[in-house]
Amino acid sequence: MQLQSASLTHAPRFVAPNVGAAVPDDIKLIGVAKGFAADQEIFAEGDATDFVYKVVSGAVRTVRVLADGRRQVCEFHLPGDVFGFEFAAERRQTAEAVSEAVVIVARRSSLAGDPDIDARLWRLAARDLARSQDHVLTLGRRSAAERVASFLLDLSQRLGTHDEIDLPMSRQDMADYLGLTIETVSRTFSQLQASGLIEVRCCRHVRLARSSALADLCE
Amino acid sequence: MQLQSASLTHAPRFVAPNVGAAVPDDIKLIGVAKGFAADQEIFAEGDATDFVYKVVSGAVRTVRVLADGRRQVCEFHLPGDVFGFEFAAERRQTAEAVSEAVVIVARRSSLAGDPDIDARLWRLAARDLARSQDHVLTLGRRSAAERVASFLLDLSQRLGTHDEIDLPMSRQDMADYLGLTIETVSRTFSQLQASGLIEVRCCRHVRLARSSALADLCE
DNA sequence: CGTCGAGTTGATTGTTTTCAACTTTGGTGG
DNA sequence: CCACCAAAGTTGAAAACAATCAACTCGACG
Repeated sequence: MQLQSASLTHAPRFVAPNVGAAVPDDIKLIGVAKGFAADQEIFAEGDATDFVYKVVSGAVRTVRVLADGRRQVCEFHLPGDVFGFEFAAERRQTAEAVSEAVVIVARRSSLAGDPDIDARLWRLAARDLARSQDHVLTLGRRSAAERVASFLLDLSQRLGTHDEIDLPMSRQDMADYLGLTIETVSRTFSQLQASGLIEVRCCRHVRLARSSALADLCE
Repeated sequence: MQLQSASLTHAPRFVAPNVGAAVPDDIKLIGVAKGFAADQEIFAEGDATDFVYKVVSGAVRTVRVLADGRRQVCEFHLPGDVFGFEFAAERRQTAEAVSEAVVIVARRSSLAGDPDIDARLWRLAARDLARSQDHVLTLGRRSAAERVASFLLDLSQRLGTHDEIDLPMSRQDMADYLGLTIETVSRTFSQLQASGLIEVRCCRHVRLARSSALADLCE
């Protein structure tokens, strides 16, 4: 794992900017900024959990793979998101850059002690667990249309770009996140567009034309 | 939420026995023992998270319900399991007794401070998160047969009763946990029996006749 | 301009759900 | 102890949904 991008050698210590909405949970992570190419691994299953990460730009996915190659994307991390803070000593997931991405890498031990940072990290862990539980609800009980609709709404809220979404990930990534195939995701996009709920400008850019109707779909 | 059962007024403080396998993570929870009838609520979505629980006998499920009534069982808690320890201030799930159950109820604040207990609680939280993530993998990527097979294997391991399983929950509970319908669960049981992998003695008692073959099914 | 990868669309298949009927189980009271 | 009842579970047939297989389109990039 490459630890320093060339462009940053003269600025090895870096205070993460408050990218995205300045939520109270935001953490100014002090560490090294690193660039990753698309699909490059950030950490792997089995690794020690002694680093914490924050997305500066681009997007990161955490994945698990079954023996026969079926892949589940567990979570997407967007600019401003802190990820990789865990209780267990070993990683249970692999993290990869979805697209070209810049990530702050901070040694976990460097964060210990500050009660303010501590509190924020725990709140973060709580949110991660909540997201994982919401994911269970989605995968267990929802139809393809509901899955895609709630995914788009969630993305638009997290990206904070109103109703215009620049999708950071491929259809395959979405499919593996939503527990669907790429064809089903594609067809669902087409159907939502045909019903006037979304407008697919080009395959990575969507406008939520009637987001309240999308929300109704999700109940 | 009723906090003390009449039968326990003269024995309000109670040291939980080490039910089930005496794993190192086991916690001797000091609190009040309470009995619950089948389907009785233990805590509800929105409640404060100021109590921690330990199952003495019976079983407990945590559930979330969508607006239209679709229900997702998030987790089953078996004798010896501690549950309800969370980061967030509010419950996001409801906990109910699956069958008649006895549960130790401990005020969370009464546990704070002891570094040994603390460490165990955090390890527990880590395991809960891991289980939730495994659940995502099951619901996202596995067929009905794989879901049922891995569920039975998991149960047999957690109950520690070798290959004989007394199922604490109904088919409906299993279905809502596995993201299937009751009919599909029932059919899958029949198919697994027809293939000789399990023997359904009566509907709540199963023998895993060829557990390695079951494990192969799950990969 | 051609090629390659990503995405879309169509036809078909397979799995799970739905709806419905039937059977088994467990509890209750005669 | 047995008969009856309600609840739980099973099974069958049909329908709905998503997966699969295959062809095609689009767009980026050399």
